[in-house]
Amino acid sequence: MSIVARKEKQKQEIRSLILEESMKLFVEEGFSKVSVRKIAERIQYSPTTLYLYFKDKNEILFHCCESGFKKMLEQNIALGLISDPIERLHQMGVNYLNFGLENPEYYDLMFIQEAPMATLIDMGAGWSSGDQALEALKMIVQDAMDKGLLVPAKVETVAMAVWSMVHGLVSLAIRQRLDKLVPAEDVEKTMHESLDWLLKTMKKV
Amino acid sequence: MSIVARKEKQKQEIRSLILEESMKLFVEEGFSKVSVRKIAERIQYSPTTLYLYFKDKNEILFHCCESGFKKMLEQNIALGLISDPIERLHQMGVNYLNFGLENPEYYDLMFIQEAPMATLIDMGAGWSSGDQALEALKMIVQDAMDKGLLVPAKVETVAMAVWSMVHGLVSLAIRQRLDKLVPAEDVEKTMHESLDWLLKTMKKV
DNA sequence: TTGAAAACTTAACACTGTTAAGTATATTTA
DNA sequence: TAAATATACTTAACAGTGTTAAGTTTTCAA
Repeated sequence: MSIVARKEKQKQEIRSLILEESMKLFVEEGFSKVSVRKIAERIQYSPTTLYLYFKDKNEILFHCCESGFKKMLEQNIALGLISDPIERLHQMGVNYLNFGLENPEYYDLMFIQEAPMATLIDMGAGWSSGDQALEALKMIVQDAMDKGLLVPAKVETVAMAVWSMVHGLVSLAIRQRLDKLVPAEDVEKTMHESLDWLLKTMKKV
Repeated sequence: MSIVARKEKQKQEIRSLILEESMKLFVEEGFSKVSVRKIAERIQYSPTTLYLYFKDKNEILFHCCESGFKKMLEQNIALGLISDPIERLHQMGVNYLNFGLENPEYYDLMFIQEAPMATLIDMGAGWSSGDQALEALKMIVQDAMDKGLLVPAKVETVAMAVWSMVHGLVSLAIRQRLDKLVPAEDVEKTMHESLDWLLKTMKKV
């Protein structure tokens, strides 16, 4: 039994190797310039070997995406320490902006690219880590409302609004659309100002 | 002179033909599934002929993008009739959401895809129609502040926040991320609720 | 030691964007 | 009007893509 377990472990190691090197390449060369052959060369296997471990390229993307969520989650650990819900929501937003700006390739996979989500859908699988983050968001909003810090409204509506704004900020920034609104060097600063503005505005007076 | 003019006109007609059929294909089959060869087949020319009219595929995308802005602009013509700035901003948002949901392939090119913007940048060209729309947005926000309908803040900050939210809503919806927050059949409704919420919230009491 | 199962590779298919070279078709010049 | 030139377009090819079927090597159990 231990022998079959060892083999299974070896298989998992190769799987991880593929994912690690794939993600490194995505970050280094940009998502669209990475081919199956390039990944294969990196790990010193034939290109077709990847297909023994993953159904297709999209499935590789999908799993890289999952590791992106782990990365993001780590950033949010310290969040629990903040007791004021509005303050917590604010910091969550700041983390979101920072994550997106510091890891544009991860962000691309997680929230912009079509492929990983398509895989997820026809795998019938869940968006485990993504769902988790959204639940956290909803809970904070709910908490803030319960404590009378926000004007009462449907939780989903407010959560969607907040998420959409931070996603909008990051994705427009990544795709260089925000330089059309303010000079490139002011983009990051103004993004944070916009987030500040939202939270100040939504806070019940 | 008229003969050289006629030839010029013919050239422009072929250019337009390429753009029209390209966009039709993008809408029909989805942006990523359209190849230069497919476009060429549609217009009954050899694939290489397209390269006599456009530098590369990205330039075709870029010009399709421009026609998307025209389409969007048309939707906003009636906006001038609304005198209340907040109401006008609201309707502008509604138009934005509708445009995105009704023309996802156009939206993709205009605001999500990397390629058209990259072309624009290394052409040194401007984002003419895009800039125009952003100017309109800034002016409305400025107007609302001047009339005391909004809490004073930097115009760019508020404009960025508003644009980011509507873009976030549309792009998350197009990429099927919003079904993770509410059931698919409620997405469109909740998007509008989020927009309503933002405008109600930002309106000075 | 043999036979089967697992892990991996080679070769190929049908695509992709793009370019260099060649061919008709018009237009201009002698 | 005939030859030379410029314009418009095509053929063939390159180097790349994701992916699959078939073949090979390695590993392990009987």
